[in-house]
Amino acid sequence: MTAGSGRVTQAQVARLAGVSQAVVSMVLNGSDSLRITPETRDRVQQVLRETGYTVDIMGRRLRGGTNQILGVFTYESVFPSGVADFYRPFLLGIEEEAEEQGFDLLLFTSGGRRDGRRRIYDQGTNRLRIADGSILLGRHNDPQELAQLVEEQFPFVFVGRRESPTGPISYVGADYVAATREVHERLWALGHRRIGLLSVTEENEPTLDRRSGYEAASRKRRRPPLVFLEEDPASALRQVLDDGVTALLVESSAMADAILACAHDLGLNVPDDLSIVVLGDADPSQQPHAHAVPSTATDWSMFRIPRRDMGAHAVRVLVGLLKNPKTRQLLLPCSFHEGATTAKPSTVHIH
Amino acid sequence: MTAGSGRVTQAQVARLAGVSQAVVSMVLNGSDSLRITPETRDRVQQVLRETGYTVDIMGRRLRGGTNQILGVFTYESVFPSGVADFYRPFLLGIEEEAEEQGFDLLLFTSGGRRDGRRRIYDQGTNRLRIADGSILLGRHNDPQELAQLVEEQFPFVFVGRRESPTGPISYVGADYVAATREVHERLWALGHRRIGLLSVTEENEPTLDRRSGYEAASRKRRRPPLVFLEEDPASALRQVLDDGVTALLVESSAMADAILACAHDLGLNVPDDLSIVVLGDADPSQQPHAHAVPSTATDWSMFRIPRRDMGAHAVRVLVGLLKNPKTRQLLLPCSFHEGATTAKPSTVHIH
DNA sequence: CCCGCGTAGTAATTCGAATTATCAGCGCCG
DNA sequence: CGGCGCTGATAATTCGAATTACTACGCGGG
Repeated sequence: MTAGSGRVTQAQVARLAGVSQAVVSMVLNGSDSLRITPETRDRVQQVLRETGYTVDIMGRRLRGGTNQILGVFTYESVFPSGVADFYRPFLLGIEEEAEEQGFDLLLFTSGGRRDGRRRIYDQGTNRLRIADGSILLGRHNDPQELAQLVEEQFPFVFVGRRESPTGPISYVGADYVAATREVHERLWALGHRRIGLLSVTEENEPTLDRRSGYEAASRKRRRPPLVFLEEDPASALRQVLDDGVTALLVESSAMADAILACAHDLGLNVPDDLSIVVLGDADPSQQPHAHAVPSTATDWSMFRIPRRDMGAHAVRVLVGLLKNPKTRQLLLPCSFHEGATTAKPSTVHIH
Repeated sequence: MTAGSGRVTQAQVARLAGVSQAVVSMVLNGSDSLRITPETRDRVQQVLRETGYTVDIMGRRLRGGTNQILGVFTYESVFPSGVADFYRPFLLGIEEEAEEQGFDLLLFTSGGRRDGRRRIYDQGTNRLRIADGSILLGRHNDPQELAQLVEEQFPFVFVGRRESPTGPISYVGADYVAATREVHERLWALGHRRIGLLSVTEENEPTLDRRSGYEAASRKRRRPPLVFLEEDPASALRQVLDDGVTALLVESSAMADAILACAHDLGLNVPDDLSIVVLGDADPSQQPHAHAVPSTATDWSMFRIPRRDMGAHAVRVLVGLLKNPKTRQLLLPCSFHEGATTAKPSTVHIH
């Protein structure tokens, strides 16, 4: 059968069958099958079976010009040891869709990190280029690296909205603007008239989007926006209450937890005295129909980020990009979860 | 810079730099660096940077070269949607060590599944060959695919002990034999003299190893082995008790839970009336210094499978294999966790 | 009788990178 | 002044599969 060297090639099969390599290739691919005598075809197939020939994917893809590999670049470890597994829900969708589309996934784990972060450009070369295209994940982003990527015209898709001054880039994000607007609408429908936003000073895209959605909703209802940027929860809560706010949108669940604790200290009841909505997910690792919320934790009213869908769509956009290199932006809707921290405003509230 | 048509080749770089393709290759590999004028080298490197050239892994591997890429093949999804995330702890170690060793990871997600399982040889192609070598994970295993891999002399390492009739294969496993023996020893030291093993009828490697460890320990103490294969927990518990067993080793935590429930129904106390040890981990996704065990769950006495270490060592063994193609088998020790389900045997026990 | 055409293949080329063989130019020695 | 050896680069080959160009053969019609 196979020689000691380990692998059977089409040429070896051809020699054994007394034909040329081209014939073996034709038999395998069925192309031009009319041109091959049934006897010849049977003889070749016989040898193919005997030798246990398998296609060497390298030769095939070398000719094809594509390697059917999508890169996945994350600024941190993909499989972190920390409790919260930030990337998993995204990767779930990415893997699923990559399988669907017939691509393998290359995780860039080589190449030294500098200052604890991975880099796209290691020693001046873009390692992502090994793959046909790449998906970028991660809260960090390096504008300079992004700019260079754009300039190189390498096909890539960001998971999460990203803007680059250099030019438009492709991304698949969550529609924070619409989601925040919807939250505002719901609170308004419940009867709230003073709805505040407790934001953060960082100016990344998600924060800007949430603020923009909030402001749009406020404008629509002809109410002045009530944006708070206080970092200390106790002081933030005081400002909020002093302002007569009855419903508060909070950026992070950590901040929401802190606010809730302060409210309890003041003898306030949530949601009766103050409704609170978290603008995002409580726990990134719980996705998406998470029912197994620990009973001790607060059942926050919030919207859910469709991480799995974002991953899947990112793959689809990237594959589309390979055929037609035209940048594409996609925002997916967030679903609202009605938790236990929203209610009608208390009518006896004094301000 | 780069043409719209995709990737830059050495030939294109060579043309731009006014040299031959061979020179570009030499500059890249640093081989025969003495033969190239510093000026020429600088000029080529300049063009390399400008064009953003990266090697085509297909071309390189076709020629027999290596790419610093390790494959990771799993029979199921790497990022499963199910609750228990079986692969994660392994992958955590794999990623960590791959990063340490400077390798990228290629997840084989392309190629359709058949009967819900992935295949190494899809449509007569071995996709693993894209990588320099590969790590195989998963409870399933297809002896025929394994045999073919061995015959191809492709470097691979299995996570978990695997035997193949074709010849020795490399693996990194957990030492179930020693771990089970140690459990027996501990129970013996506590005073137990009738120690039983509740096993399963499947005959995969881990099960065989546990049984073998149990039998070795029994032989050492000159006690007849008490192996039970009953699947129904109630009936199993009855048999065990009828046999005067005071300490029971159980294969799976699911079975252990069922046994515990039955014992409670019979008014028995665990561990006072019966000590129970689980031969493995309760929850695959909790690793390894898991302290966050839900308070409602039983604190089983058990041994922990060093999944993260197994992943890391698999990478190390594989990298070793690339340099020196000699199969290697490695078993890592399990650590024992003294839970609340073991105690001295009750002296008033009647049999 | 010979050209044309269809048949059943084979030879040659392509893909990208690495390696080996080769070659041109120069200085030096006999 | 011719040949030898060294240097620095180029031409050619290799890997495996797919595809295109080509060829040997037989047969029929003009």
